[in-house]
Amino acid sequence: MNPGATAPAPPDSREALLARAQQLAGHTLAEVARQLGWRVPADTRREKGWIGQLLEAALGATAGGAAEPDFPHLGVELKTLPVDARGRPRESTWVCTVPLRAGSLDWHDSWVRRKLRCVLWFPIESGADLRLAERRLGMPLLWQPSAEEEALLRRDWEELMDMICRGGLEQITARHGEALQIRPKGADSRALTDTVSGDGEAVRTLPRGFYLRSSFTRAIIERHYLVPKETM
DNA sequence: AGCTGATCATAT
DNA sequence: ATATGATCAGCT
Repeated sequence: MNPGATAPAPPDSREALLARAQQLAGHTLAEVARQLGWRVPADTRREKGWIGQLLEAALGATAGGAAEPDFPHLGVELKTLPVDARGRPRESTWVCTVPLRAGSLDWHDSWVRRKLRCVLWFPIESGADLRLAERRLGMPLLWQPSAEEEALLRRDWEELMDMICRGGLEQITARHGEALQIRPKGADSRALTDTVSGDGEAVRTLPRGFYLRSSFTRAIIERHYLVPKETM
């Protein structure tokens, strides 16, 4: 991509990955981009995935496109987490596509569970008032769901998938689900995909995705980085 | 102000 | 069209 760029090799352990990520904490996006020989866009309006891709490159993730974790040999998924000045997530987090055509109803087979088995959360200052180049990386966190967290995710997933299997897809809105929600995920509202209606006919519908609510990711962050009561 | 539904880029 | 990476923008 750039002649002078230095793209690191993949880390050989989760510990090495976390250590490398921790070295990036506190740095601005401009600093990270310059090390890689990347230029920083003016904003993310038309390059929404730029920050995630920058960090993938900086951490030595397997480059683009594959339907597997960012670090396949480590089983680790990288997720950037836009946070406000208080360190609270500003957005929900994309997990994976909702299977609308087939698929097991067993949580243990689900893409959601597989995707979230081990996540490297990387908080980053965000907000329209912050120039992209000057945004700073926060302290990364290598997370695996606790029994309670997994039970919550499983409950939402089973409820939502049950509605879909009973032909209730069109009744599902982003208001369903305590931690995990379903929202449209496509190029735009005209993009369609195949599914099966409640009557069993083949029909077209919006592609959907699973997202983690920001309340859920906020709880993860706050559980691991305790902050003084008066700021909460 | 937070949330839901819509949208943007790139690679395969 | 589907996968990857997410954020935008209007409504409540």
